[in-house]
Amino acid sequence: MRIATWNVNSLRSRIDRVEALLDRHEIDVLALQETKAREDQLPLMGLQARGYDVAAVGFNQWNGVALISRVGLDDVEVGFPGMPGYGDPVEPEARAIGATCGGVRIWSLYVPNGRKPDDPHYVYKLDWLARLREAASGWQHVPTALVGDWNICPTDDDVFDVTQFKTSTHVTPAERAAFQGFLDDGWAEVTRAHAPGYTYWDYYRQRFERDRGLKIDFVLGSPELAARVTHAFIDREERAGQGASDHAPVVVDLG
DNA sequence: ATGGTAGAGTGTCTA
Repeated sequence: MRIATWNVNSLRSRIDRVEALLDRHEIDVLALQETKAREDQLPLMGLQARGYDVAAVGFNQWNGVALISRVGLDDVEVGFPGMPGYGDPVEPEARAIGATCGGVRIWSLYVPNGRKPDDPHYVYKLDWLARLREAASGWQHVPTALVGDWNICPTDDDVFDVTQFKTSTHVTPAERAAFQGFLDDGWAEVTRAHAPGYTYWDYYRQRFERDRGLKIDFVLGSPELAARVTHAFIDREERAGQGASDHAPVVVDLG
């Protein structure tokens, strides 16, 4: 089974690219972030014609997550237990959607950005991660993947220039500790060993052309799922040229 | 410190 995660930065503006990606790599399950659309706004015809089911949630123009699967899409759950509303303009429930696809529990996650370390949104980010960790600690009895845009660079090598991030989110000790907490609980990041390199490049300043990016899109597997991973790759070609998302898709093969 | 680009949708906000 082949699963993938992609921060698509608007599903409606890139539906043709999504369909081409599914076809090009024969993806069974695709997790999307930043869909920026409500479920009733999604263009589904091309996906359904290809045999895919879709589950999505999104409340406004900045947010939203989705799962697209051709191997089943059961027990769909939006958000996770213990995640209440915040003063965030973005509804937290639009940041996580889970389903069972082909016997694997998959969560499409869009971790809050944090904006600035002194912004209330940064506190919200850390709290959101703590609540996810607590909920996810009870999910490892079935093969489970926590996939998506984590908005954290776990190591200095995951940033093109850490000196430019002295006052920025994504690299703070608290964020890295939050990420490490999942690993301490037994989750394994399964893409890095097969697919080094960045997954996100800012639209500004020709960052992609100069390969000045961040590695922030990850797949964390439960022990049983991690043991099944045979390969992973980053589809950098998808990031090239006009009309690309600022993130590249990350693809993982399960045996 | 600021600004640069892109997508939501017409005002800025978010990333």
